Amino acid sequence: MIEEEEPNWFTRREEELPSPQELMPLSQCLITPDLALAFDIPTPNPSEAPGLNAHETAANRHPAQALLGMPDFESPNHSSTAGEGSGGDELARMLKRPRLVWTPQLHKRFVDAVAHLGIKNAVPKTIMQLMSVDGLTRENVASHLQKYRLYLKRMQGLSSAGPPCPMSAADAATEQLFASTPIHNPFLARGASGPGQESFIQFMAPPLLQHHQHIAAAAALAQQQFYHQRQHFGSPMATGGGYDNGFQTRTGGSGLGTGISSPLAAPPNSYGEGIDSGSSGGRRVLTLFPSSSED
DNA sequence: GAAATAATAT
DNA sequence: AATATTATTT
Repeated sequence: MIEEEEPNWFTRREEELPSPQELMPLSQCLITPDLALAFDIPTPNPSEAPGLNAHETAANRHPAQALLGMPDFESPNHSSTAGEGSGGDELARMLKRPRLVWTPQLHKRFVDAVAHLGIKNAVPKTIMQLMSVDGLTRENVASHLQKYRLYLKRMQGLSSAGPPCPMSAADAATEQLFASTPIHNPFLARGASGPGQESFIQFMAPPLLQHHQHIAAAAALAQQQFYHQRQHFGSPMATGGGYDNGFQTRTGGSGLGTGISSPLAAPPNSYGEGIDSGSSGGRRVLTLFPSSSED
């Protein structure tokens, strides 16, 4: 009886991966309403069944890129006098993909992926593939992974360290996201190889599992009282009735995707566009708040 | 050359 | 502080 069977890793992956239900409802709308409207591309209208199949082919990875071929916009001569300063900026911002906001749910997917992949295979590209979040780039994951690793390191160092808990503001903030993350049984993924993959996360597992979201919730509440927290964790469906979807699993369809098609309900406002400071610092951020995600 | 990681910039 | 972007390494 060998429990160490080593089938194709993806076969095993499917077993260990979060249940289909977890994966299915995930959807991510990467295209902001402004962007869509600005370029007159079919936007996921709330009242209209989302033609997800329609634009998820070309314009999902990088909306702006698809639009670059648009012959319609050019010669941005808005204000002849020193207009390039302002007008160009606006367009420039649109061409730039908005900053990705790592919501707890998105982060959970990230952690799940890392956990299932194991340290060895937990590299940006692989993680990204496993997460299967449409629009998520390797750079996005790499950046997040970097921070995540730093977080883990800090945890390890502080675990053994005797002194009190000189937690800096930075740590406190990152913990909001990382420590509160619904980590289950983090790192026991096996790579394709034998030994040499253990250790590392094993250390941080116990302490993290203990904390969980209790403190996180409490802390979040506490902070809300004192500061106005910008991250809207709350459920967006508090008032109306309908609930939004979560993310959208990438439909690469090149075989690896196993054909997970989840043309679920429409994404009315699965994105949140946050404009900061109104005029000067109009930063478009992509905020995805899933709803039907387990916690 | 692509991808990963480290370093730096916004 | 949180991500992005660039630089360096693999």
